[in-house]
Amino acid sequence: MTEKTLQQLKTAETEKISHLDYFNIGISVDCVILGYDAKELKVLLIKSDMQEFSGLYSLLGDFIKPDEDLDAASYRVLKERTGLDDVYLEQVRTFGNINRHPSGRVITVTYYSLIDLRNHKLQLDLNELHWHPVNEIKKLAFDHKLILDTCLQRLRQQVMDHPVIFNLLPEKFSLRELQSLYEAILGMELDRRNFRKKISIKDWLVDLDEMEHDVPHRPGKLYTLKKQYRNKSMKATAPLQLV
Amino acid sequence: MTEKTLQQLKTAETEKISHLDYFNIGISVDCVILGYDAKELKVLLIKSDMQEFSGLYSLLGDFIKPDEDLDAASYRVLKERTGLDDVYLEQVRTFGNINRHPSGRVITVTYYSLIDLRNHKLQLDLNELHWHPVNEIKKLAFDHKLILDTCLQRLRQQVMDHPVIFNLLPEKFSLRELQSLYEAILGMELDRRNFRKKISIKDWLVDLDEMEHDVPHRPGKLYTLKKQYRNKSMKATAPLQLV
DNA sequence: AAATTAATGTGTCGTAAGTACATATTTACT
DNA sequence: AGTAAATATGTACTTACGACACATTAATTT
Repeated sequence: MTEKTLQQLKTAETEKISHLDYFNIGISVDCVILGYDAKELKVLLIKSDMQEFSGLYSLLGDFIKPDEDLDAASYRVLKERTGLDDVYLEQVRTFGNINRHPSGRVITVTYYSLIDLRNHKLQLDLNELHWHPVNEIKKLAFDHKLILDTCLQRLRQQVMDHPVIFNLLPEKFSLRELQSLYEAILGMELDRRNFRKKISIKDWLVDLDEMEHDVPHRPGKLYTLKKQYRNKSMKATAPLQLV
Repeated sequence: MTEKTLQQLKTAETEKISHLDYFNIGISVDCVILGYDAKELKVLLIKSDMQEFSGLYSLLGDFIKPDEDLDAASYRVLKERTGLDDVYLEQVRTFGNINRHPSGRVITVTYYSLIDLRNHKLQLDLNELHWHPVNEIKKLAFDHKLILDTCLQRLRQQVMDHPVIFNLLPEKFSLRELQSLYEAILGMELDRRNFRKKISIKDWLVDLDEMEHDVPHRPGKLYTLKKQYRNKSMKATAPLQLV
Protein backbone atom coordinates (compact mmCIF):
# COMPACT_ATOMS: atom_id res chain seq x y z
CA MET A 1 0.00 0.00 0.00
CA THR A 2 1.36 3.42 -0.81
CA GLU A 3 1.68 6.40 1.46
CA LYS A 4 -1.09 8.05 -0.53
CA THR A 5 -3.69 5.40 0.27
CA LEU A 6 -2.70 5.48 3.89
CA GLN A 7 -3.28 9.20 3.80
CA GLN A 8 -6.76 8.73 2.35
CA LEU A 9 -7.46 6.29 5.08
CA LYS A 10 -6.83 8.88 7.76
CA THR A 11 -9.08 11.46 6.15
CA ALA A 12 -12.11 10.85 4.01
CA GLU A 13 -13.00 7.29 4.82
CA THR A 14 -12.33 7.18 8.51
CA GLU A 15 -15.78 6.17 9.59
CA LYS A 16 -16.40 3.42 7.11
CA ILE A 17 -13.02 1.82 7.34
CA SER A 18 -12.41 2.19 11.02
CA HIS A 19 -11.34 -1.43 11.22
CA LEU A 20 -8.59 -0.81 8.75
CA ASP A 21 -5.09 0.30 9.34
CA TYR A 22 -1.85 0.02 7.56
CA PHE A 23 -0.91 -3.32 9.02
CA ASN A 24 -4.19 -5.13 9.31
CA ILE A 25 -6.50 -6.84 6.92
CA GLY A 26 -10.12 -5.75 7.06
CA ILE A 27 -12.95 -8.22 6.65
CA SER A 28 -16.34 -7.29 5.30
CA VAL A 29 -19.47 -8.89 3.97
CA ASP A 30 -21.17 -7.78 0.78
CA CYS A 31 -24.73 -8.72 -0.07
CA VAL A 32 -26.22 -9.06 -3.49
CA ILE A 33 -29.83 -8.38 -2.54
CA LEU A 34 -32.13 -9.53 -5.32
CA GLY A 35 -35.78 -8.84 -5.95
CA TYR A 36 -38.14 -9.51 -8.83
CA ASP A 37 -40.42 -6.90 -10.32
CA ALA A 38 -41.92 -6.13 -13.72
CA LYS A 39 -40.51 -9.33 -15.16
CA GLU A 40 -37.00 -8.27 -14.24
CA LEU A 41 -34.46 -9.36 -11.69
CA LYS A 42 -33.24 -6.37 -9.73
CA VAL A 43 -30.42 -5.76 -7.33
CA LEU A 44 -30.34 -3.27 -4.47
CA LEU A 45 -27.48 -0.78 -4.75
CA ILE A 46 -26.19 2.30 -3.01
CA LYS A 47 -24.25 5.19 -4.45
CA SER A 48 -20.60 4.78 -3.58
CA ASP A 49 -19.29 7.39 -1.19
CA MET A 50 -15.72 6.91 -2.25
CA GLN A 51 -14.07 9.50 -4.39
CA GLU A 52 -12.38 6.87 -6.51
CA PHE A 53 -15.77 5.56 -7.55
CA SER A 54 -17.77 8.76 -7.78
CA GLY A 55 -20.94 8.24 -9.76
CA LEU A 56 -20.78 4.48 -9.42
CA TYR A 57 -23.04 2.26 -7.39
CA SER A 58 -21.94 -0.45 -5.03
CA LEU A 59 -23.38 -3.42 -3.22
CA LEU A 60 -24.47 -3.24 0.37
CA GLY A 61 -21.94 -4.37 2.88
CA ASP A 62 -20.22 -3.68 6.13
CA PHE A 63 -17.26 -4.69 8.16
CA ILE A 64 -17.61 -7.72 10.36
CA LYS A 65 -17.66 -7.01 14.05
CA PRO A 66 -15.13 -8.86 16.19
CA ASP A 67 -17.86 -10.64 18.13
CA GLU A 68 -20.16 -11.39 15.23
CA ASP A 69 -20.51 -14.61 13.27
CA LEU A 70 -19.96 -14.39 9.55
CA ASP A 71 -23.54 -15.17 8.58
CA ALA A 72 -24.80 -12.88 11.31
CA ALA A 73 -22.98 -9.97 9.73
CA SER A 74 -24.76 -10.38 6.43
CA TYR A 75 -28.10 -10.89 8.20
CA ARG A 76 -27.41 -7.64 10.01
CA VAL A 77 -26.67 -5.78 6.79
CA LEU A 78 -29.90 -7.08 5.37
CA LYS A 79 -31.92 -6.25 8.43
CA GLU A 80 -30.47 -2.75 8.65
CA ARG A 81 -31.06 -2.00 5.01
CA THR A 82 -34.37 -3.70 4.30
CA GLY A 83 -36.01 -4.28 7.65
CA LEU A 84 -36.33 -7.96 6.81
CA ASP A 85 -35.06 -10.69 9.06
CA ASP A 86 -36.57 -13.80 7.54
CA VAL A 87 -34.58 -13.93 4.35
CA TYR A 88 -32.86 -16.45 2.20
CA LEU A 89 -29.10 -15.92 2.30
CA GLU A 90 -26.39 -17.93 0.64
CA GLN A 91 -22.67 -17.51 0.92
CA VAL A 92 -21.09 -17.52 -2.50
CA ARG A 93 -17.44 -16.68 -2.48
CA THR A 94 -14.74 -14.63 -0.83
CA PHE A 95 -12.86 -11.99 -2.76
CA GLY A 96 -9.53 -10.81 -1.50
CA ASN A 97 -7.24 -9.40 -4.14
CA ILE A 98 -4.74 -7.02 -2.63
CA ASN A 99 -5.91 -3.98 -4.52
CA ARG A 100 -9.63 -4.50 -4.58
CA HIS A 101 -10.22 -1.72 -2.04
CA PRO A 102 -8.48 1.62 -2.61
CA SER A 103 -8.17 2.44 1.09
CA GLY A 104 -6.39 -0.67 2.24
CA ARG A 105 -6.55 -4.39 2.38
CA VAL A 106 -10.11 -5.62 2.65
CA ILE A 107 -11.23 -9.17 2.12
CA THR A 108 -14.94 -9.54 1.55
CA VAL A 109 -17.20 -12.54 1.98
CA THR A 110 -20.10 -12.29 -0.42
CA TYR A 111 -23.67 -13.49 -0.12
CA TYR A 112 -26.72 -13.29 -2.26
CA SER A 113 -30.17 -12.97 -0.81
CA LEU A 114 -33.60 -13.34 -2.33
CA ILE A 115 -36.42 -11.17 -1.09
CA ASP A 116 -40.04 -10.63 -2.01
CA LEU A 117 -40.57 -7.04 -3.07
CA ARG A 118 -44.23 -7.29 -2.11
CA ASN A 119 -43.37 -8.22 1.47
CA HIS A 120 -45.12 -5.73 3.71
CA LYS A 121 -42.31 -5.71 6.22
CA LEU A 122 -39.96 -4.32 3.58
CA GLN A 123 -38.69 -0.91 4.63
CA LEU A 124 -36.25 0.72 2.29
CA ASP A 125 -34.63 4.10 2.47
CA LEU A 126 -35.18 4.97 -1.16
CA ASN A 127 -33.21 8.18 -0.83
CA GLU A 128 -30.12 6.09 -0.41
CA LEU A 129 -30.94 2.79 -2.04
CA HIS A 130 -31.97 1.99 -5.58
CA TRP A 131 -33.19 -1.10 -7.38
CA HIS A 132 -31.34 -1.71 -10.62
CA PRO A 133 -32.24 -4.29 -13.26
CA VAL A 134 -29.30 -6.66 -13.22
CA ASN A 135 -29.17 -6.84 -16.99
CA GLU A 136 -28.56 -3.12 -17.32
CA ILE A 137 -25.61 -2.96 -14.97
CA LYS A 138 -22.36 -2.37 -16.78
CA LYS A 139 -20.06 -1.14 -14.07
CA LEU A 140 -19.99 -1.00 -10.30
CA ALA A 141 -17.61 0.32 -7.67
CA PHE A 142 -14.76 -1.89 -6.36
CA ASP A 143 -14.93 -5.40 -7.84
CA HIS A 144 -18.65 -5.45 -7.25
CA LYS A 145 -19.55 -6.17 -10.86
CA LEU A 146 -17.50 -9.35 -10.64
CA ILE A 147 -19.17 -10.18 -7.34
CA LEU A 148 -22.61 -9.59 -8.82
CA ASP A 149 -21.88 -11.79 -11.83
CA THR A 150 -20.49 -14.53 -9.63
CA CYS A 151 -23.59 -14.46 -7.45
CA LEU A 152 -25.93 -14.51 -10.44
CA GLN A 153 -24.08 -17.46 -11.86
CA ARG A 154 -24.48 -19.27 -8.56
CA LEU A 155 -28.14 -18.36 -8.39
CA ARG A 156 -28.67 -19.87 -11.85
CA GLN A 157 -27.13 -23.11 -10.62
CA GLN A 158 -29.21 -23.08 -7.46
CA VAL A 159 -32.60 -22.58 -9.08
CA MET A 160 -32.00 -25.61 -11.26
CA ASP A 161 -31.64 -27.86 -8.24
CA HIS A 162 -33.36 -26.31 -5.26
CA PRO A 163 -36.65 -24.60 -4.50
CA VAL A 164 -35.06 -21.27 -3.59
CA ILE A 165 -36.69 -19.18 -6.30
CA PHE A 166 -39.90 -18.96 -4.26
CA ASN A 167 -38.19 -16.53 -1.90
CA LEU A 168 -38.55 -13.95 -4.68
CA LEU A 169 -42.31 -14.44 -4.95
CA PRO A 170 -45.21 -13.69 -2.63
CA GLU A 171 -46.74 -16.61 -0.83
CA LYS A 172 -49.37 -17.09 -3.52
CA PHE A 173 -48.38 -16.96 -7.16
CA SER A 174 -49.51 -18.18 -10.54
CA LEU A 175 -47.55 -20.56 -12.72
CA ARG A 176 -47.09 -17.76 -15.23
CA GLU A 177 -45.37 -15.61 -12.60
CA LEU A 178 -43.17 -18.51 -11.61
CA GLN A 179 -42.24 -19.29 -15.18
CA SER A 180 -41.47 -15.63 -15.97
CA LEU A 181 -39.20 -15.52 -12.98
CA TYR A 182 -37.32 -18.61 -14.08
CA GLU A 183 -36.98 -17.02 -17.50
CA ALA A 184 -35.65 -13.79 -16.00
CA ILE A 185 -33.05 -15.61 -13.96
CA LEU A 186 -31.97 -18.06 -16.62
CA GLY A 187 -32.12 -15.54 -19.45
CA MET A 188 -34.04 -17.81 -21.76
CA GLU A 189 -37.61 -18.54 -22.72
CA LEU A 190 -39.21 -21.76 -21.60
CA ASP A 191 -42.01 -23.74 -23.18
CA ARG A 192 -45.10 -23.32 -21.05
CA ARG A 193 -46.37 -26.88 -21.36
CA ASN A 194 -43.01 -28.49 -20.65
CA PHE A 195 -42.41 -26.11 -17.80
CA ARG A 196 -45.69 -27.02 -16.12
CA LYS A 197 -45.01 -30.69 -16.63
CA LYS A 198 -41.64 -30.47 -14.90
CA ILE A 199 -42.86 -28.34 -12.05
CA SER A 200 -45.75 -30.68 -11.39
CA ILE A 201 -43.41 -33.66 -11.37
CA LYS A 202 -41.30 -31.96 -8.68
CA ASP A 203 -44.30 -31.90 -6.38
CA TRP A 204 -43.19 -28.67 -4.77
CA LEU A 205 -46.49 -26.83 -5.09
CA VAL A 206 -49.96 -26.89 -3.59
CA ASP A 207 -52.91 -25.93 -5.76
CA LEU A 208 -54.75 -23.36 -3.65
CA ASP A 209 -58.00 -23.51 -5.61
CA GLU A 210 -57.90 -19.74 -5.83
CA MET A 211 -57.61 -17.46 -8.81
CA GLU A 212 -55.43 -14.43 -9.30
CA HIS A 213 -57.09 -11.00 -9.38
CA ASP A 214 -56.43 -7.73 -11.16
CA VAL A 215 -54.82 -9.22 -14.19
CA PRO A 216 -55.91 -7.82 -17.57
CA HIS A 217 -56.65 -11.25 -18.93
CA ARG A 218 -57.98 -14.61 -17.92
CA PRO A 219 -56.77 -15.19 -14.37
CA GLY A 220 -54.67 -18.21 -13.60
CA LYS A 221 -54.81 -20.53 -10.63
CA LEU A 222 -52.79 -19.66 -7.56
CA TYR A 223 -50.24 -21.98 -6.03
CA THR A 224 -48.05 -21.95 -2.98
CA LEU A 225 -44.84 -23.71 -2.01
CA LYS A 226 -45.33 -26.75 0.20
CA LYS A 227 -44.44 -26.05 3.79
CA GLN A 228 -41.64 -28.60 3.95
CA TYR A 229 -39.66 -26.63 1.37
CA ARG A 230 -40.09 -23.25 3.00
CA ASN A 231 -36.96 -23.30 5.15
CA LYS A 232 -34.80 -20.32 4.43
CA SER A 233 -31.64 -22.29 4.95
CA MET A 234 -30.21 -24.29 2.12
CA LYS A 235 -31.43 -27.82 1.91
CA ALA A 236 -30.87 -30.29 -0.83
CA THR A 237 -33.68 -31.64 -2.95
CA ALA A 238 -33.69 -33.49 -6.22
CA PRO A 239 -32.65 -31.45 -9.26
CA LEU A 240 -35.07 -29.66 -11.54
CA GLN A 241 -33.77 -29.90 -15.08
CA LEU A 242 -35.35 -27.15 -17.14
CA VAL A 243 -33.24 -27.31 -20.28
CA MET B 1 -12.92 -13.82 24.44
CA THR B 2 -11.92 -14.59 27.99
CA GLU B 3 -8.77 -13.51 29.76
CA LYS B 4 -7.63 -17.08 29.69
CA THR B 5 -7.56 -17.38 25.94
CA LEU B 6 -5.82 -14.07 25.70
CA GLN B 7 -3.22 -15.44 28.06
CA GLN B 8 -2.69 -18.52 25.92
CA LEU B 9 -2.23 -16.25 22.99
CA LYS B 10 0.69 -14.52 24.60
CA THR B 11 2.44 -17.73 25.47
CA ALA B 12 2.19 -21.01 23.70
CA GLU B 13 0.84 -20.01 20.35
CA THR B 14 2.71 -16.82 19.70
CA GLU B 15 4.41 -17.86 16.53
CA LYS B 16 1.50 -19.39 14.74
CA ILE B 17 -1.02 -16.74 15.57
CA SER B 18 1.18 -13.72 15.38
CA HIS B 19 -1.46 -11.95 13.32
CA LEU B 20 -3.97 -12.30 16.10
CA ASP B 21 -4.64 -10.05 18.99
CA TYR B 22 -7.54 -9.34 21.21
CA PHE B 23 -9.06 -6.72 18.95
CA ASN B 24 -8.35 -8.00 15.48
CA ILE B 25 -9.77 -10.69 13.31
CA GLY B 26 -7.25 -13.07 11.81
CA ILE B 27 -7.64 -14.42 8.30
CA SER B 28 -6.29 -17.73 7.18
CA VAL B 29 -6.57 -20.17 4.35
CA ASP B 30 -7.09 -23.89 4.86
CA CYS B 31 -6.44 -26.43 2.15
CA VAL B 32 -8.09 -29.79 1.76
CA ILE B 33 -5.34 -31.48 -0.22
CA LEU B 34 -6.66 -34.62 -1.85
CA GLY B 35 -4.88 -37.51 -3.46
CA TYR B 36 -5.92 -40.89 -4.75
CA ASP B 37 -4.18 -44.10 -3.87
CA ALA B 38 -5.09 -47.73 -3.42
CA LYS B 39 -8.65 -47.10 -4.58
CA GLU B 40 -9.13 -44.56 -1.82
CA LEU B 41 -9.42 -40.82 -1.67
CA LYS B 42 -6.95 -39.45 0.86
CA VAL B 43 -6.44 -36.11 2.50
CA LEU B 44 -3.17 -34.64 3.71
CA LEU B 45 -3.22 -33.82 7.42
CA ILE B 46 -0.88 -32.59 10.10
CA LYS B 47 -0.96 -33.27 13.80
CA SER B 48 -2.44 -30.30 15.57
CA ASP B 49 0.02 -28.44 17.74
CA MET B 50 -2.70 -26.92 19.89
CA GLN B 51 -3.23 -28.22 23.36
CA GLU B 52 -7.00 -28.03 22.96
CA PHE B 53 -6.82 -30.50 20.11
CA SER B 54 -4.03 -32.78 21.29
CA GLY B 55 -4.04 -36.03 19.40
CA LEU B 56 -6.21 -34.65 16.63
CA TYR B 57 -5.20 -33.90 13.09
CA SER B 58 -5.88 -30.72 11.21
CA LEU B 59 -5.87 -29.44 7.66
CA LEU B 60 -2.95 -27.48 6.28
CA GLY B 61 -3.32 -23.76 6.42
CA ASP B 62 -1.68 -20.51 7.24
CA PHE B 63 -2.45 -16.89 7.86
CA ILE B 64 -2.74 -14.64 4.87
CA LYS B 65 0.01 -12.14 4.49
CA PRO B 66 -0.98 -8.51 4.19
CA ASP B 67 0.47 -8.22 0.69
CA GLU B 68 -0.70 -11.56 -0.61
CA ASP B 69 -3.73 -12.33 -2.75
CA LEU B 70 -6.19 -14.82 -1.36
CA ASP B 71 -5.55 -17.52 -3.96
CA ALA B 72 -1.82 -16.88 -3.70
CA ALA B 73 -1.92 -17.75 -0.01
CA SER B 74 -3.37 -21.18 -0.66
CA TYR B 75 -0.97 -21.77 -3.54
CA ARG B 76 1.81 -20.90 -1.14
CA VAL B 77 0.58 -23.36 1.49
CA LEU B 78 0.46 -26.03 -1.16
CA LYS B 79 3.88 -25.22 -2.53
CA GLU B 80 5.43 -25.14 0.93
CA ARG B 81 3.88 -28.41 1.97
CA THR B 82 4.02 -30.49 -1.19
CA GLY B 83 6.58 -28.83 -3.44
CA LEU B 84 3.97 -28.63 -6.18
CA ASP B 85 3.10 -25.42 -7.96
CA ASP B 86 0.98 -26.61 -10.84
CA VAL B 87 -2.07 -27.72 -8.95
CA TYR B 88 -5.80 -27.56 -9.23
CA LEU B 89 -7.23 -25.34 -6.50
CA GLU B 90 -10.81 -24.36 -5.91
CA GLN B 91 -12.17 -22.00 -3.32
CA VAL B 92 -15.10 -23.57 -1.54
CA ARG B 93 -16.35 -21.56 1.37
CA THR B 94 -15.36 -19.26 4.20
CA PHE B 95 -15.87 -20.28 7.80
CA GLY B 96 -15.98 -17.64 10.44
CA ASN B 97 -17.88 -18.61 13.56
CA ILE B 98 -16.69 -16.64 16.53
CA ASN B 99 -15.47 -19.60 18.49
CA ARG B 100 -14.02 -21.75 15.78
CA HIS B 101 -10.46 -21.01 16.90
CA PRO B 102 -9.61 -21.30 20.59
CA SER B 103 -6.93 -18.60 20.52
CA GLY B 104 -8.98 -15.81 19.05
CA ARG B 105 -11.10 -14.77 16.15
CA VAL B 106 -9.94 -16.38 12.95
CA ILE B 107 -11.90 -16.45 9.73
CA THR B 108 -10.68 -19.03 7.26
CA VAL B 109 -11.13 -19.26 3.53
CA THR B 110 -11.08 -22.87 2.46
CA TYR B 111 -9.89 -24.50 -0.73
CA TYR B 112 -9.63 -28.00 -1.98
CA SER B 113 -6.88 -29.13 -4.25
CA LEU B 114 -6.39 -32.25 -6.29
CA ILE B 115 -2.93 -33.65 -6.76
CA ASP B 116 -1.40 -36.68 -8.40
CA LEU B 117 0.35 -38.79 -5.80
CA ARG B 118 2.58 -40.25 -8.49
CA ASN B 119 3.86 -36.81 -9.52
CA HIS B 120 7.64 -36.92 -9.28
CA LYS B 121 7.85 -33.34 -8.10
CA LEU B 122 5.91 -34.25 -4.99
CA GLN B 123 8.02 -33.65 -1.89
CA LEU B 124 6.36 -34.36 1.39
CA ASP B 125 7.74 -34.18 4.87
CA LEU B 126 6.27 -37.45 6.01
CA ASN B 127 7.46 -36.90 9.56
CA GLU B 128 4.95 -34.13 9.85
CA LEU B 129 2.33 -34.90 7.25
CA HIS B 130 0.10 -37.91 6.84
CA TRP B 131 -2.32 -39.14 4.22
CA HIS B 132 -5.62 -40.25 5.70
CA PRO B 133 -8.40 -42.04 3.84
CA VAL B 134 -11.25 -39.53 3.92
CA ASN B 135 -13.78 -42.21 4.77
CA GLU B 136 -12.02 -43.12 7.98
CA ILE B 137 -11.87 -39.62 9.40
CA LYS B 138 -14.22 -39.15 12.30
CA LYS B 139 -12.92 -36.06 14.01
CA LEU B 140 -10.48 -33.28 13.27
CA ALA B 141 -9.18 -30.23 15.11
CA PHE B 142 -11.10 -26.92 14.95
CA ASP B 143 -14.06 -27.14 12.57
CA HIS B 144 -11.92 -28.96 10.08
CA LYS B 145 -14.20 -31.98 9.84
CA LEU B 146 -16.98 -29.68 8.70
CA ILE B 147 -14.61 -28.03 6.26
CA LEU B 148 -13.50 -31.39 4.90
CA ASP B 149 -17.08 -32.55 4.43
CA THR B 150 -18.05 -29.32 2.73
CA CYS B 151 -15.15 -29.62 0.33
CA LEU B 152 -15.91 -33.24 -0.45
CA GLN B 153 -19.49 -32.35 -1.17
CA ARG B 154 -18.33 -29.63 -3.55
CA LEU B 155 -15.89 -32.00 -5.18
CA ARG B 156 -18.71 -34.46 -5.82
CA GLN B 157 -20.67 -31.72 -7.56
CA GLN B 158 -17.67 -30.66 -9.58
CA VAL B 159 -16.72 -34.06 -10.93
CA MET B 160 -20.22 -34.48 -12.31
CA ASP B 161 -19.87 -31.40 -14.48
CA HIS B 162 -16.24 -30.68 -15.10
CA PRO B 163 -13.13 -32.61 -16.07
CA VAL B 164 -11.30 -31.88 -12.82
CA ILE B 165 -10.93 -35.44 -11.66
CA PHE B 166 -7.96 -35.96 -13.95
CA ASN B 167 -5.83 -33.85 -11.65
CA LEU B 168 -5.83 -36.83 -9.30
CA LEU B 169 -4.48 -39.19 -11.95
CA PRO B 170 -1.16 -39.45 -13.74
CA GLU B 171 -1.05 -38.24 -17.31
CA LYS B 172 -1.74 -41.71 -18.66
CA PHE B 173 -4.42 -43.84 -17.10
CA SER B 174 -6.75 -46.70 -17.89
CA LEU B 175 -10.51 -46.48 -17.93
CA ARG B 176 -10.62 -48.81 -14.95
CA GLU B 177 -8.49 -46.41 -12.89
CA LEU B 178 -10.70 -43.54 -13.92
CA GLN B 179 -13.87 -45.40 -13.06
CA SER B 180 -12.51 -46.53 -9.69
CA LEU B 181 -11.66 -42.93 -8.92
CA TYR B 182 -15.17 -41.76 -9.75
CA GLU B 183 -16.50 -44.52 -7.55
CA ALA B 184 -14.25 -43.51 -4.68
CA ILE B 185 -15.35 -39.89 -4.89
CA LEU B 186 -19.02 -40.53 -5.41
CA GLY B 187 -19.18 -43.41 -2.95
CA MET B 188 -21.10 -45.68 -5.28
CA GLU B 189 -20.43 -48.37 -7.81
CA LEU B 190 -20.88 -47.63 -11.47
CA ASP B 191 -21.73 -49.97 -14.31
CA ARG B 192 -18.63 -50.40 -16.42
CA ARG B 193 -20.35 -50.46 -19.81
CA ASN B 194 -22.51 -47.43 -19.12
CA PHE B 195 -19.56 -45.59 -17.64
CA ARG B 196 -17.49 -46.10 -20.76
CA LYS B 197 -20.36 -45.06 -22.97
CA LYS B 198 -20.77 -41.78 -21.12
CA ILE B 199 -17.10 -40.98 -20.95
CA SER B 200 -16.67 -41.63 -24.65
CA ILE B 201 -19.63 -39.35 -25.42
CA LYS B 202 -17.94 -36.54 -23.48
CA ASP B 203 -15.00 -36.67 -25.85
CA TRP B 204 -12.58 -35.68 -23.13
CA LEU B 205 -10.05 -38.43 -23.74
CA VAL B 206 -7.46 -39.43 -26.31
CA ASP B 207 -6.81 -43.10 -26.93
CA LEU B 208 -3.02 -43.37 -26.66
CA ASP B 209 -2.76 -46.79 -28.33
CA GLU B 210 -0.67 -47.92 -25.41
CA MET B 211 -1.28 -50.59 -22.81
CA GLU B 212 -0.80 -50.44 -19.09
CA HIS B 213 2.06 -52.43 -17.54
CA ASP B 214 2.66 -54.24 -14.30
CA VAL B 215 -0.96 -55.08 -13.63
CA PRO B 216 -1.70 -58.62 -12.42
CA HIS B 217 -4.32 -59.15 -15.12
CA ARG B 218 -5.06 -58.33 -18.71
CA PRO B 219 -3.77 -54.79 -19.28
CA GLY B 220 -6.16 -52.09 -20.40
CA LYS B 221 -5.64 -49.36 -22.94
CA LEU B 222 -4.18 -46.09 -21.74
CA TYR B 223 -5.87 -42.76 -22.27
CA THR B 224 -5.00 -39.16 -21.59
CA LEU B 225 -7.03 -36.00 -21.14
CA LYS B 226 -7.26 -33.82 -24.23
CA LYS B 227 -5.01 -30.78 -24.00
CA GLN B 228 -7.83 -28.26 -24.16
CA TYR B 229 -9.20 -29.52 -20.86
CA ARG B 230 -5.91 -29.49 -19.01
CA ASN B 231 -6.10 -25.98 -17.63
CA LYS B 232 -5.80 -26.01 -13.88
CA SER B 233 -8.19 -23.14 -13.49
CA MET B 234 -11.89 -23.85 -13.38
CA LYS B 235 -13.55 -23.77 -16.75
CA ALA B 236 -17.07 -24.79 -17.57
CA THR B 237 -17.84 -27.71 -19.79
CA ALA B 238 -20.99 -29.65 -20.43
CA PRO B 239 -22.17 -31.81 -17.52
CA LEU B 240 -21.34 -35.47 -17.14
CA GLN B 241 -24.34 -37.21 -15.69
CA LEU B 242 -23.22 -40.46 -14.13
CA VAL B 243 -26.30 -41.43 -12.16
C1' DA C 1 -74.85 -8.15 -26.17
C1' DA C 2 -71.64 -9.72 -29.35
C1' DA C 3 -67.08 -9.89 -31.05
C1' DT C 4 -62.32 -9.57 -30.05
C1' DT C 5 -58.21 -10.23 -27.53
C1' DA C 6 -54.98 -12.42 -24.67
C1' DA C 7 -53.88 -15.42 -21.67
C1' DT C 8 -54.80 -20.17 -19.30
C1' DG C 9 -54.91 -25.09 -19.50
C1' DT C 10 -54.03 -29.57 -21.36
C1' DG C 11 -51.75 -34.16 -24.45
C1' DT C 12 -49.06 -36.59 -27.97
C1' DC C 13 -45.40 -38.17 -30.55
C1' DG C 14 -40.76 -38.55 -32.03
C1' DT C 15 -36.11 -38.50 -30.21
C1' DA C 16 -32.43 -38.80 -27.01
C1' DA C 17 -30.56 -40.51 -22.92
C1' DG C 18 -30.41 -43.68 -18.96
C1' DT C 19 -30.44 -48.34 -17.02
C1' DA C 20 -29.97 -53.15 -16.74
C1' DC C 21 -27.71 -56.86 -18.39
C1' DA C 22 -24.33 -61.24 -20.99
C1' DT C 23 -20.68 -63.01 -23.69
C1' DA C 24 -16.34 -63.34 -26.01
C1' DT C 25 -11.45 -61.97 -25.50
C1' DT C 26 -6.96 -61.19 -23.63
C1' DT C 27 -3.25 -61.62 -20.48
C1' DA C 28 -1.08 -63.20 -16.16
C1' DC C 29 -0.53 -66.74 -13.10
C1' DT C 30 -0.10 -71.59 -11.58
C1' DA D 1 -2.28 -76.26 -20.70
C1' DG D 2 -5.70 -74.75 -17.80
C1' DT D 3 -7.58 -71.28 -14.77
C1' DA D 4 -8.56 -66.80 -13.05
C1' DA D 5 -9.44 -62.05 -13.61
C1' DA D 6 -10.01 -58.25 -15.98
C1' DT D 7 -10.89 -55.93 -20.68
C1' DA D 8 -13.96 -54.89 -24.39
C1' DT D 9 -18.25 -54.47 -26.52
C1' DG D 10 -24.01 -54.16 -27.92
C1' DT D 11 -28.95 -54.49 -27.25
C1' DA D 12 -33.51 -54.03 -25.46
C1' DC D 13 -36.32 -51.56 -22.23
C1' DT D 14 -37.69 -47.60 -19.95
C1' DT D 15 -37.67 -42.94 -18.76
C1' DA D 16 -37.00 -38.09 -19.74
C1' DC D 17 -36.76 -34.26 -23.06
C1' DG D 18 -38.38 -31.15 -26.78
C1' DA D 19 -41.36 -29.60 -30.17
C1' DC D 20 -45.77 -28.60 -31.09
C1' DA D 21 -51.75 -27.21 -31.54
C1' DC D 22 -56.14 -26.41 -29.97
C1' DA D 23 -60.01 -25.57 -26.95
C1' DT D 24 -61.31 -22.56 -22.96
C1' DT D 25 -61.93 -18.60 -20.05
C1' DA D 26 -62.38 -13.92 -18.62
C1' DA D 27 -61.59 -9.10 -19.56
C1' DT D 28 -61.97 -5.55 -22.94
C1' DT D 29 -63.66 -3.32 -26.93
C1' DT D 30 -67.15 -2.28 -30.24
